[in-house]
Amino acid sequence: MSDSTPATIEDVARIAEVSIATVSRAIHTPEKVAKSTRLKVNQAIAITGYTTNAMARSLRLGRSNMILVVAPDIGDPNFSSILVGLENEARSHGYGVLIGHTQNDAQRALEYLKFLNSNQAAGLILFTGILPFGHETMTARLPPSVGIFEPVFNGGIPYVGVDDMEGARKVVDLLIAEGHRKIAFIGDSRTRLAYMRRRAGYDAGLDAAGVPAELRLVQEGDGTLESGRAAVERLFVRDTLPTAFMCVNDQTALGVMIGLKTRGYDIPRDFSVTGFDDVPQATFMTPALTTIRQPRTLIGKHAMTLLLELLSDRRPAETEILLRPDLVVRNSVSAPSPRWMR
Amino acid sequence: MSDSTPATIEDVARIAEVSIATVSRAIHTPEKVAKSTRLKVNQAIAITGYTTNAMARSLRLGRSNMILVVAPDIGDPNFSSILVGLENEARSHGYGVLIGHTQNDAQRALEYLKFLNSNQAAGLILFTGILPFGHETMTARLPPSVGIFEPVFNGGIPYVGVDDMEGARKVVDLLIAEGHRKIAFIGDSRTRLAYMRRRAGYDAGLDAAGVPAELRLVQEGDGTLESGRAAVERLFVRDTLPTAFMCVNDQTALGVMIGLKTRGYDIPRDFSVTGFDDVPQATFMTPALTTIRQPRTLIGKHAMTLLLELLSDRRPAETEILLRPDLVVRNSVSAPSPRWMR
DNA sequence: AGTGGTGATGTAAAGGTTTACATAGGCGGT
DNA sequence: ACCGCCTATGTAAACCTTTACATCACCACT
Repeated sequence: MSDSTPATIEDVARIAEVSIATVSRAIHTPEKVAKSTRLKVNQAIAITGYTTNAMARSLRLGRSNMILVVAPDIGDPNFSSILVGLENEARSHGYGVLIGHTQNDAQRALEYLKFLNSNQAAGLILFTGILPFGHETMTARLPPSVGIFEPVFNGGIPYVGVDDMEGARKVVDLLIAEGHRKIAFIGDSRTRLAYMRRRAGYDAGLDAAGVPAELRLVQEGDGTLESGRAAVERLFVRDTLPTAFMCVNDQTALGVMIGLKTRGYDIPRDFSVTGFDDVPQATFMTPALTTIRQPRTLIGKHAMTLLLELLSDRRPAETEILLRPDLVVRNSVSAPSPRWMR
Repeated sequence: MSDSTPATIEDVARIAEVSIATVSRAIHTPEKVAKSTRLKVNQAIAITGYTTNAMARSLRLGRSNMILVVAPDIGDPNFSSILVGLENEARSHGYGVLIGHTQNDAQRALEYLKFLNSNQAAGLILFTGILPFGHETMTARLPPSVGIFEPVFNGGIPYVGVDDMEGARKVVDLLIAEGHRKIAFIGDSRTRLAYMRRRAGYDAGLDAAGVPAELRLVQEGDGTLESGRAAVERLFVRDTLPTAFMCVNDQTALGVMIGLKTRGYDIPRDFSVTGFDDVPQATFMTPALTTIRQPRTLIGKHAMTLLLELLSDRRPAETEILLRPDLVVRNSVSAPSPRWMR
């Protein structure tokens, strides 16, 4: 009973008085075995506490029941809620989730590639276009994969993200509704997909509201707190102040808020500020930041679902799944201050 | 070359014109094979791009190269930095990290147990005494395990944590040095080990400073923001105000700060507040919270090191490893307000 | 020259599973 | 009574490694 080594299929077969093949069938294709036999097998399994040896199974089947999740930085607080979605979905389909992070280090990425080659993972989840792998050469050797947030290898791999443009649009519409017209957009790098899309939402919203191009102020940076702060400085120097700062992400928004506060302004009385992403800290900023929530757990869930479908090639992979982001209204937006009205 | 199926050891053997046994030896015990042969084998490996099939290896060896990490909630922002430490250490020893979370759900815990039984994981990392597994019965079947933060199964399993008492002591000493005497301790549940230890540090610090028992105010709660707020209310009702609030964790501290602010007080002018843990949000609070930093990545690293030692039973396991926590001084502490001086 | 030892390599079994193929029994149709 | 078919089960190969044991060649020593 409390044997030291775990029970094998053979133990079960002996007790149920059938062959191991029948046991295997009773487990995986129960409809192919007689009801009475099935019963005996199930009893034997209960007695022995048998669990299929995953190693042997994977070896035989030629594929494992593990999904490798590779992110540049698993320490990123945004990562864990996505992981929750990934893990739940995987687990409920009998898959386990392996995690790895590259820290943008090619050496480490290579190690993971080796990992994949050694059959340890049936599928791959990739964060944000990373993987300095040798491009096309490698693509061929990659198992079924799904990207998160951004397409990987120029669309060679399907991905799950968020409709950035729609999110940005929601922010602009809110600001316009509050009465703002002169709205600055504080971005990060022009090369990032998220930047382009959010910027597109910004432009579309202003177009719809009939705001002329000369009232649009766009600043670029690198997405850090510091770059938000610097953007504020630049705008003050040029002395062409907007009444609202729409930022490409929450970090930048925090930088903008700090920049404005050190100049003695109050938010949202003097200026409105918005972010994007809804990082956990957004609630704790003063004032609490109005921003766009990324449905992170849901993104994880969808990405895993897509990957599992790919694995059982039940369908031609969609190349893009965009989820609807939500506006989270907190306290960093109000009507423009009369002080700036001409 | 760009074969569809990955190369096996047999392919390598054929090309190197040796037997598969020699190939295996050349890889794992190079000193047992002649230099010239080793060379041939290495070339063949390079040609084929061979990687050992981890499934087959694990099956043969009877143990996998995976470590299962089970936490109640992997969405917890504190989790990810520990994970970084765990993963780095594991990876550098050829192990992969599997993650799972129970959400305090017995059903899910059971699934993970099954997982372990099916030989998929060589070792186990457990967070905070969880696992509603059936106690002793299960302990026997558990692979080598290490706990994080708290002992598991009443010490049956070694663990890595932080010296809470020392951390608490650092906080008290700071407050005393600033001139505080009447310091409240806002705790969570009396049953938690962390509570007891931090409380012990509080008492030891006050003892050392010669602060009499009647100046010590202790409130209990459940560690949430709300309970911190409630504690403030209770102290105001009793009208026995301290000049400083030493909180058992950062969440509670935030609640205390909010409670004090809604009553119109300024921190740290009117009251000093301290936390414990240094959650990512601590920097963003207003004022930024003075707290104790948990060396999270280091905890992960140590836990994994310990587990790997257990796995290769190189040494009798220490049952407890306590790391030194650091005081992080920010802006929530100052000298006590003259206003409260009698 | 014979013995024993050493070092390098090969042979083959074992690890636990899945599944193609073989076997066997039962049943309905002629 | 025979044939063919279907269902239920068993046999054995294959998945890829690692490693105990066997083999063999060579060398040193007596």
